[in-house]
Amino acid sequence: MPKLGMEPIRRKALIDATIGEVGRVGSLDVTVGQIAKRAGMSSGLAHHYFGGKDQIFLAAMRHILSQFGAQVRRELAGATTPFERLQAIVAASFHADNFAPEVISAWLTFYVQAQTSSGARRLLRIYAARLHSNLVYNLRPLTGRAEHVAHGTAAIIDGYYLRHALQDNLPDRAQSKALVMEYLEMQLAQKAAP
Amino acid sequence: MPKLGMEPIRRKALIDATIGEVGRVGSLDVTVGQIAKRAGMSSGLAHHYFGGKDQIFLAAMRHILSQFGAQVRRELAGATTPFERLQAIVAASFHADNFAPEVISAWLTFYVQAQTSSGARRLLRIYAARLHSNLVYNLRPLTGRAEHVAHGTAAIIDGYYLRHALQDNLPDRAQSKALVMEYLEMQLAQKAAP
Amino acid sequence: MPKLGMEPIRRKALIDATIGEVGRVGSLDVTVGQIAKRAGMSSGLAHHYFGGKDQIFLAAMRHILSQFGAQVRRELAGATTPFERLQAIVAASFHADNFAPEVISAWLTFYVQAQTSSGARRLLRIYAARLHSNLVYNLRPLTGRAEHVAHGTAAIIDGYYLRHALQDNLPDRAQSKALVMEYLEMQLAQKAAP
Amino acid sequence: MPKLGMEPIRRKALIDATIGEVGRVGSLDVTVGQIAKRAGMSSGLAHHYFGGKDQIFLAAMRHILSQFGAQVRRELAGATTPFERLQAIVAASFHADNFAPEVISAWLTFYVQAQTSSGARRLLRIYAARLHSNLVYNLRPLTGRAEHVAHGTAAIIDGYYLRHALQDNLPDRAQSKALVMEYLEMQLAQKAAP
DNA sequence: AATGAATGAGGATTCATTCAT
DNA sequence: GATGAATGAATCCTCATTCAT
Repeated sequence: MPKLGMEPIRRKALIDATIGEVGRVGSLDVTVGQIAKRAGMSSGLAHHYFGGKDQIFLAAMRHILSQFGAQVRRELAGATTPFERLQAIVAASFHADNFAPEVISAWLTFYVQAQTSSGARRLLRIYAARLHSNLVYNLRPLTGRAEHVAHGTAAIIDGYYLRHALQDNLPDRAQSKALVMEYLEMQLAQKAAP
Repeated sequence: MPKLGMEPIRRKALIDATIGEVGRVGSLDVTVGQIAKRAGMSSGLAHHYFGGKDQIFLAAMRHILSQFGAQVRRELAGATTPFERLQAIVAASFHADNFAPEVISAWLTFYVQAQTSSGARRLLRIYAARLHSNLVYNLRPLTGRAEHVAHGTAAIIDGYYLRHALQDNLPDRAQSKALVMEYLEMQLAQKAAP
Repeated sequence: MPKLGMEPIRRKALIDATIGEVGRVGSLDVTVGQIAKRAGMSSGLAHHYFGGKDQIFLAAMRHILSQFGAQVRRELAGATTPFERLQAIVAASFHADNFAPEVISAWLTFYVQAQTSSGARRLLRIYAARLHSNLVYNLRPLTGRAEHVAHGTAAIIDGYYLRHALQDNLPDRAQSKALVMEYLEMQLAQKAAP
Repeated sequence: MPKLGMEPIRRKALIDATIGEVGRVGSLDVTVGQIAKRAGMSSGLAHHYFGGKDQIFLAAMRHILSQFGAQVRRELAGATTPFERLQAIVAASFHADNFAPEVISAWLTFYVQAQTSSGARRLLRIYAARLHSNLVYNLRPLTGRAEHVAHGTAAIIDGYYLRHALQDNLPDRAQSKALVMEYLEMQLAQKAAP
């Protein structure tokens, strides 16, 4: 039952299925067959649209990162002051969507993949660079150590995210966000110091 | 030419080889054959000693974690005050041994494996719990929010570690350590605050 | 935008594309998709016109053989004596068109296919029979051993052709032709002998 | 049932099976599975010993060519004069072993493969060069046109071989050999001529 | 007439694991 | 204790062919 203009629909379905399967099994040990099946098509078609397993994974990663980017933009929409914008960035990082188990799994496995695949590494770099410049831009009016604080903030965000991915009895999402904000506020309070 | 008492030597060789290979390729996509070859023996022997691939990986992970534990103990040896002990714990986390590329790779991949393998998850929990209780024990004399600060410290340590694993132009090891200490000091300075 | 009367045009395009692709890759490992693409149409249409891959190949082979037949007829046109006609036949065999790299490749692969496909074998037989009878017909006035000499001539033609297909530093086309003619002349000189 | 020192036995079995299968189906469209099955082992083992399909084919080709070389040496053993040695070379080319249907098939398919695979091409070159120098060496005492006659002889040998591979009602092996010798003799008779 | 969506069988290759020696 | 021979399942990928539109 071939239809016309299926390409975007199929690609979307495959990306969703990839994230779903990676999340389900918790690793990249997912076969193209499994993904295609979950997406409701044959494995051949998956190859037809993406060319290969790696590219399917990359597309899924790209999707996750662009989702995150959209999240950030949405949160930023309502913010006006630099500090509100920093809050918005942190809020986006701890938005519920990023903590769906399959999304956590996907992030984590993509982190690992980044060590091997140059494509994955590139994507991750872009994400990191964007986050960094976003933070620096909004920290600059508030502190003379914008770069320094941005690094720390990014690290603590990643750290909490990682712990959420791996541990159980942890502060919840809201608390983690509060802990990051606490860090930010401590750093900004330093401003007045020496 | 089978020898007697080879078991510990063989096991050690296999564990080292596992870490080496995992680090080299940057993922768990390492075959028993590769590991055995690097360890200078046949793949059959690797199975003989460990029973299977998963157990080889677990043994390697256990080794890394115990290395880290030893590191912490060594650093703690010279410390007397609680704050010195906190410093020692952080110092151990950023010790050069943990930043050998293959060790970083191994940690990261084991993190991911923890999502799949209950054995790996258990090990990671033990490490996290030990770090946590170490931190809490030494924070308690210094702050009323020991649990809180311990969580934050652990997160920021992990966060920096992760960033070292994935990015290039980053503050170096010493700087990262300083950034964690800065966090600790800020938190302890809060103590006096309301 | 389907057009009327496209059939012959499409078929021609597919046949040319087949010869082109077979020549390019140097084997029958050519996909219908590649052929169709080179012919500027979808793979579905290729099937529509020919029914299947084998038939596309057969059509291409038939084309090559008929090209060769036309070549022979053209050369024969100007010839009047039996010997001139023999010369014409040899000349056709070594005509530049047959030595285009893709044509050589195609011939060779079709030879191989003849072992498997009865259709291909049939075509090859027809070609061989026609060449043979052409030679015999013109040898008869010149020698009592027409059959014998025809076999030898055909063999030496094929032999040179094969060597052109596979080797590099060889006598060129013109020289090869001369060598065949030399053979013919030696044979005809024998006529007078005992 | 693993045994020791199986390697040469397995390799031999695989080479024989390869020639057998290629001969049976008349093309290189033979799967590693088929070959391995005919050789009485799993497909995995075939890869273990040869590394890949291409190398299996190359090994088979190398075997055929070395068989042919041995044939030539055997025939040459009893020959003393240059002419006898020429006879021996031709005899080897038309030896029954080379005309086993699967050997013919294998030769032909390897000819085609030579267009694609550099390894195959190299082997074929070596064979051709050796035949050529053998012929030239023995022609030199008998004619001033040794190179010339060697080329013609090689071509006519190949031509007859090719025709045997593809046609049915043909002079038989012995007759083909006689036809080649006839060519040689005619050429050598020229010697005296102008 | 023409497209390209879709399938699914088939094939090369890899690898953990077992086991005779 | 040690080897490496052997298996076979699993996986990615390709492609001829079909068919709705």
